[in-house]
Amino acid sequence: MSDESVREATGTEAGYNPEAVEAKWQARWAERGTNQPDLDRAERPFYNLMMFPYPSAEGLHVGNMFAFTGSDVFGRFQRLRGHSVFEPIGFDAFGIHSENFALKVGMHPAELIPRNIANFRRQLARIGGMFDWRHELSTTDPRYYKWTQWLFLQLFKAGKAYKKAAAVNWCPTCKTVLANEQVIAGRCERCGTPVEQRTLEQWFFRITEYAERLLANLDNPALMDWSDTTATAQRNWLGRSEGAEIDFAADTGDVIRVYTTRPDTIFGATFMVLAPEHPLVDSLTTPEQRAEIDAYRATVAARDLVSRKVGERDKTGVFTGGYARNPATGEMIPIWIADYVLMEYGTGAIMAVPAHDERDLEFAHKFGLKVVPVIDDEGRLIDSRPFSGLPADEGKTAIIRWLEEQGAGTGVVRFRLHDWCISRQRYWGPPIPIIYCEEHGAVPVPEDQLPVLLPALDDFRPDDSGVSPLARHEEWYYAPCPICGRRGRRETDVSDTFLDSAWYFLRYPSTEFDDRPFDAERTRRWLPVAAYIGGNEHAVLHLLYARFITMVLHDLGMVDFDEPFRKFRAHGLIVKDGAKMSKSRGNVVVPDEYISKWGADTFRLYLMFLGPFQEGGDFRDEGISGPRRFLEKVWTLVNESVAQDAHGEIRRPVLVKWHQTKQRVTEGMESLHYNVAIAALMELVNALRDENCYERRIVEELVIMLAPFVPHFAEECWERLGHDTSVFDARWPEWDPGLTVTDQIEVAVQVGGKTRSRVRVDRDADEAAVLAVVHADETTRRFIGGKDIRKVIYVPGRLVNIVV
RNA sequence: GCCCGGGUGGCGAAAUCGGUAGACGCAUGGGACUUAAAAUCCCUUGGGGGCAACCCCGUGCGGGUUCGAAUCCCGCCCCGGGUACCA
Repeated sequence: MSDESVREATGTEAGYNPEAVEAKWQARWAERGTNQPDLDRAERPFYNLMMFPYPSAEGLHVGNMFAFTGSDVFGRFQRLRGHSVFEPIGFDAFGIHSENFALKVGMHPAELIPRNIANFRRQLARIGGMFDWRHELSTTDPRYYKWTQWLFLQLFKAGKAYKKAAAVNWCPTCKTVLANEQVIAGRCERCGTPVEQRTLEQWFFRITEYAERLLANLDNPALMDWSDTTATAQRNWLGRSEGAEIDFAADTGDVIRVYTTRPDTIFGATFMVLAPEHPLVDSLTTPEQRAEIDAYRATVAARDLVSRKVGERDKTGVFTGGYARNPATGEMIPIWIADYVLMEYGTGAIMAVPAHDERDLEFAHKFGLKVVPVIDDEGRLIDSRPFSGLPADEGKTAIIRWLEEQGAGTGVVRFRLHDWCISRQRYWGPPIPIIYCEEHGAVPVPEDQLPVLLPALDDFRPDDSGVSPLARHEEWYYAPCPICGRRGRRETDVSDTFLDSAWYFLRYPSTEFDDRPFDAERTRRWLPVAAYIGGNEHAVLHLLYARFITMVLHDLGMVDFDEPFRKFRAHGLIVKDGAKMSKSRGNVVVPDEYISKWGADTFRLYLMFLGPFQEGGDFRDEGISGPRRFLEKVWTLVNESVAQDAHGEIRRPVLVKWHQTKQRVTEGMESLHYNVAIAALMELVNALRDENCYERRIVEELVIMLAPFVPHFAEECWERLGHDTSVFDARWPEWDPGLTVTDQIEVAVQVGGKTRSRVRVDRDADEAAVLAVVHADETTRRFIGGKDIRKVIYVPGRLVNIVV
């Protein structure tokens, strides 16, 4: 195409043709390498990361587009501020999502995934993201998962990975183990089936060892500048509680250790409750109670963990016949067992304080047990001997100290967080690189033998055996022990998808290296990630695991930072016409349709305009015409500016509007209030039109400020304005604070707190001068009437309030 | 239940170190241009009252603090998300 015909196609002064403009600039970017920073020499590197998508068969949905666009806008803004921005993209393509979908449509994921990825790639390119495609990755690529397996081995060697038989959450439909995080209200997060309890040998990572550090760093703004909502969600998930372990001596001579967060209420502990599985139950049970206890334990054992956790809350339980001494009161209190006490939390035994714990109270009422209040309405301890009168929090400290002196207890800190179970008895994931040998046990596959390739299995359907389908592939299953060479068996579990995504950001800058997971020099230059934007649905899973893995690598001396994401912001959710999008409602926004109708730029601009980025917004079809009309106005402005070659005196009001706009837009970009930044740009355009101003300097800066939102459009305008380099090589405009205020300002005049009048005064008029004008003001005098002025409040530059 | 968000015109939303509520956009209604329509441009648009200058009311509800509250405090209601016998 000749230059002339391109010009013709992208639009003339008469009209703007998004399709042609967008095709032209995407081709130009690819030719020029516009989006490819020099990873080895960039002087002001800025790693702009967005959460990589799972490549579903449906393609990118509008929520993805919203998230990616918002992140891309931020990256482009940083680029205009002079950074070399690295904005990679990839695909989180392993996992149950993909596998289940493949099963459903009767295809193999190895065929399905590349197809989906191709579609995603097309969509991502179409929307105009500033992606550096040289560094695309997929977690299913052996060149990637080789290093995921390597990562497992590093944890294994460092003693951070271990195997244990554990009661795990088992989804009978997906036929796999689920992490605690994947169980929502007792149901599988994916298929909604109630989860059962099973005991299997599982691989775990010792994330609990890092709980204190994971928590502490959240409060360190030098390491982490995160959305409050996300940080809070992590704090809650970590679930730190301060309490005490206290020993109660039973009449049998057994010592029952309980965990409580409320040692201050110990004088109100009138009975004890043990989990039915508690190892001391047998010993504590008297012969008369034996039959009843055994029956109860059998009933509980027959139920799965889930129905026990989420089932009816009616309290059940049985008296053991035994008693233990409350170390504070000296009283012998009865010992019960009940299923509301869980073996996996605390010590599996509690001191029950019915007066100050709802569950204990319910239990006490049901079984007629004693209730002794030990805290009064003012929150002070009562009937607690020497501690009576103390506020509860002071009492807690004092009682812990006293228990420690008695040797009856110790203050302890506990976390709700569990170790991370990474085993999955499924097919579509990286095989865990372990070989079992009769002689040597679990032996790591030597690193030079990685990757352990996932074999091509025609039948990858999981079964009920509790063993991965990989076990059915005999050729693969038997492998020589790396130590003795005798026949061993491979680990057949694959690792959790969350392990794939726990380190992908480390891989991006180093994708071309096949001999190392991440290059030291590249990593030093580009990490930690400068800005990470993603959904809050990953606030506790992905983000916590990624932090943990980073800490482990830091402690192994492999990276020199221990928090991977300097800045994290959670984006909001997009709804359609006020309702959540869903297929059944039929209100799903298909981005492709809008993009082909309106163009990527208009679509981007609308997404960023429809609500605050961090809160989301409501997508309405009628709304998109506004941003489009706005672009048409800018188009006219640019072409007119070129035609007139307008340079000259700028009238003061326009000058002020121009500088105010630069300030407001910059602040909006920094704080991700894109909707407000766009509104400010619209105001500027309206002002320029009202004033018939086509001033080149202003129009050029307008184009630069628009560029993050509408990159193709801005490039086209920039070229028409006579530039032969990318608009993204321009610099973000500066404003003059002295020019953001008008000569004359309007001051509101209130009488008794109600705005009654407005007066115009000079910008730098002092209080006396302002008041002189106010007192001369007719309307103000009318409202004061003859009343006495008691007080005058002057807020410089804003208002005067006359109190009568 | 608990923990996070949020509640402002017909609609999406601005304004939160307390200081002129409703910027910007959509949609209305009216007008211009046109044979007509589309597009475009101009004006109107929180509710009520008044010929008018203007006045009264108004940010989920009820109180409070203040010269002044969408914004702060107390007590509620509703919506969205997360989470739950975690002792």
